Amino acid sequence: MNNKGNIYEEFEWRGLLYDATPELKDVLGKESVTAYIGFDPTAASLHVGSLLPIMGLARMQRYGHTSIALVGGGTGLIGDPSGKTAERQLLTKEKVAENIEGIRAQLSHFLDFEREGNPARIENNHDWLGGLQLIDFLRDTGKHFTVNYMLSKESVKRRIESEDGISYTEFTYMMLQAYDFLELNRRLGCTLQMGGSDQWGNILAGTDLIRRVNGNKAHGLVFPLVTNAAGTKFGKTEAGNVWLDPELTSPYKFYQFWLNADDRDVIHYLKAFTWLDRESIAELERSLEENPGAREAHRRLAREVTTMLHGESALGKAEQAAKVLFGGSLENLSVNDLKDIFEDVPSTVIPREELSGDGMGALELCTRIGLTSSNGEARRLIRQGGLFVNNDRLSDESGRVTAEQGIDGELLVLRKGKKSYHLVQIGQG
RNA sequence: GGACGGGUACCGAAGCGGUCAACCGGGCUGGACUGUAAAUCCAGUGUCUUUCGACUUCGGAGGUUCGAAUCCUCCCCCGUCCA
Repeated sequence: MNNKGNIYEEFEWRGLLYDATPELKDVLGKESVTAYIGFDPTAASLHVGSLLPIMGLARMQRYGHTSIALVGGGTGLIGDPSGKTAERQLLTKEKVAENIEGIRAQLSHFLDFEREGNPARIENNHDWLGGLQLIDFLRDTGKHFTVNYMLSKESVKRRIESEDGISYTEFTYMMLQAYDFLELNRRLGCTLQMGGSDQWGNILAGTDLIRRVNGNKAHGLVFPLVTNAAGTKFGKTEAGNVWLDPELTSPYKFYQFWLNADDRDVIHYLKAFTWLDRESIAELERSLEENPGAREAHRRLAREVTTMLHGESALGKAEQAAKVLFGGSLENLSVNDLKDIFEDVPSTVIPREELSGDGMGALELCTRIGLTSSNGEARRLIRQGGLFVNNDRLSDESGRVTAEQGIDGELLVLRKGKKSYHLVQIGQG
């Protein structure tokens, strides 16, 4: 069953072990356990930050353990105070239900629900929290929590000290999460909860509750917060969050996100987010050291993660697009190729007659399609040499763009700076 | 309820009757160098036109003044302290 050794050690060398309950290592070495991680349905899609816990579950499964992804249909209605400095806005029930569906679909890319012997499961805590009676809950669960205990938890303490305080609702969150663990323990024999390091307090509340209620031993393991060397928040780019949903973050952008990782972070990301083994990673590390310009490690990271989430064909497109976009010439490409490559790029249709004759002023065009937000900004851009039409720099601010410049008379590729593209389709009409 | 302090552009923070579209830092956007990296350097960062200039901004509404972000009145919000 445990044919690959102890997953605890695997987590350790991958840098995924932030903290764990003391007996966990032994337990994982001896038996196969059932583990769960909770996912918060605050948005319709998970983002790259969630990839770490998701991979955690997936790794457990590969090591022969049983993984459960819990979507917080019940707790999502309450809001977790962990890591938050202010009270959260409550989501509507409909919104939560919708978000759960989105998340469920994404999880299925990583977990194997058909796997022989230890199929993964998705549970929704609304199933047991939804019908819970307050009186019963207070007698059976609340009785096991002293307020003193809850007040001593970091997430609560911080909020107690803050000016705005913490609502009773959020204060209760910890109990509900502990109750989830208890339910999963009862129903499915789940004895391990994993999560981000901010979940440590809530997880321990769960193991404590299980011990008190039915005397079982349960464990916890938390992953470190993913950091990046630049000191900004992981998973954020200029354009905002990097989502797992291809509608929100296209495979191309997703690929680029990884490719653009800081040198100092790549190896660490390879360990955390891919399945590559020690030797492969060591090799990439060597390559990074000897020939950083080749960026083999980055490329591999982007490939691995993109394929895992979006599949081979999406990867192929992302790579092809990258080649064209950063390779230089658009010359030998047909309109159809371009449309394909620029699939995710914003695009605007401009009627042909507006571009006929001496065409449209470049300033006006940039602002019209939203590449710049004002003519002044467009002017600055051009002055500083940041505007490209079909990959040729346009440096005259009084320059004009005409239909004749269109590739096959149909398509203009505008670029702002190095990475920001916008298509203009020359429309009939 | 009382006493102070404060609300300035994306954020922080100067300015305290004209020379203020408003110092400075961060962020952000371009450029150079590179490896689609980091660091560094340069430029830019209200709108319209760019040469001058015009217009709209400094919590809100009024007022004083030739002229206000800067003074006065009222109102709203925030912080600290006393009740």
